Amino acid sequence: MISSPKVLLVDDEEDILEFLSYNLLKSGYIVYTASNGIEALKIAKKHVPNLILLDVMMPEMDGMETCQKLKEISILDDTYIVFLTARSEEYSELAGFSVGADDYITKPIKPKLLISRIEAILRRSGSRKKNNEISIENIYINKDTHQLKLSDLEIVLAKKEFNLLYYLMTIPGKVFTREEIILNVWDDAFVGDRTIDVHIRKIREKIGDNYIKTIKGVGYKFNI
Amino acid sequence: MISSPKVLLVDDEEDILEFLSYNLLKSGYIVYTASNGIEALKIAKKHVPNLILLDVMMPEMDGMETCQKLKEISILDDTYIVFLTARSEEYSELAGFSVGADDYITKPIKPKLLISRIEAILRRSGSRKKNNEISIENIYINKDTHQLKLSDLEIVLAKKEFNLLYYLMTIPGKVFTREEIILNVWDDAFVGDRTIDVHIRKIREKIGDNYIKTIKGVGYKFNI
DNA sequence: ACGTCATGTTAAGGAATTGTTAAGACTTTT
DNA sequence: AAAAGTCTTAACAATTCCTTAACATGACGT
Repeated sequence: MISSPKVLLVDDEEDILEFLSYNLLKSGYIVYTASNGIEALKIAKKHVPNLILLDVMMPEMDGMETCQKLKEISILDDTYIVFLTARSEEYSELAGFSVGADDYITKPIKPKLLISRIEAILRRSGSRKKNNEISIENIYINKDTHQLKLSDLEIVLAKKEFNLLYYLMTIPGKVFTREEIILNVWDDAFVGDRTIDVHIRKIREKIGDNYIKTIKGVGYKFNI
Repeated sequence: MISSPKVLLVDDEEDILEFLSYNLLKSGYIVYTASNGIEALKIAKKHVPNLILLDVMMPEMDGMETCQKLKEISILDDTYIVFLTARSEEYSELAGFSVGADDYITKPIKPKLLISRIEAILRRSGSRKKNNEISIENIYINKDTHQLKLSDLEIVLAKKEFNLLYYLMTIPGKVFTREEIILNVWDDAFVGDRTIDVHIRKIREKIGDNYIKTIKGVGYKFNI
């Protein structure tokens, strides 16, 4: 079954947020709004929208910077990011930065056009294969079913343990700093470094010491 | 959204262009070719390839000059530039100019090796974000995975050792003074000169004496 | 060949990082 | 409400790493 697509609007102008919210809600979307980049990151991490409409021009953290940070959050791999630009001339600059937006919509925005555009994008994304499972060698992890298997042995991890292991496995071999881990596995909270170590230890206790490697002074990585 | 990677080949020898084109096309890449630097710049600006394979020896504007100009084009920030050099001895000249190539491949080119090398680079750069990896001859270093490999042998370096070696390898052949090294490898601390020597020695102990050369009275360089 | 100066080498103490354990607060299940 | 499980932290242990001093070696100029 298909639930209503979730859309996150990010713009510093209240008028535009209201205007777009109204039109999107009318079309049956679930709408979240944020008026700056930091807020956007929080909401995106919490609700994992299908689409993020991102204004380029914003105070403090602008659209491009926000986009880059969004791209680093692995749970948003299947989220489309669309830029709202004030004028078509800005295309060139924008594109130049190649921050990884999936589409661009220019202001002034015509409601009908916007909706049809969004529908097109979401249709596309619907056909995109979601990949919430990773298997490397004899280890298999699936975020949808919350399963972890070593060969045929099923292993039960607590939620944080699971999310941490899954995160490390999203880029096997890459060293993740504790900072990165906290940012991506913990939604908001600030936890001490030792907390991560303890979780790592618990995972190792359950799956063995061979999978997660410590790089002293840097962080942890999933071993390949 | 994930389209075939684009590769720009730059070489004045028609044979090589054809040979490489054929192999890359077969592997599913979009291939552009240029037979000189000026042409290369035009095509690069227009198509923004993911990878540029650049012959060092070319009439008029050579590979290094072309590379420098390419580096100045901001839309190509995420484009990998790989040098094709006729012989390994030419490394030294090349490096001296510190033009900032991302990789080097030496002729004579073994077809399979080249293709797999290219594929590896493109696969890794697929996320748009440039990888922090350098490979020269049989030595491969990767800052993301914190890996160092000699041929297929993985070698473990401590953090400072790793960062120091990586730094020297960023511009192969260039002599780095101790001052430069301290400034770039040590974030803040003031350490004595002998400290660097000790780290160098430890690296040499692990990878052999042939890679790092001492230039007395000046500093150290990554040997090529 | 000799002295000088820069670098190589070694070992050791201290610094820094991570591992480990247990306990308490908090949540969820029964 | 009790029980079981989870998360976080503090405290300490274990380990690795960094830096330094002291001395050895080697290169270079005269």
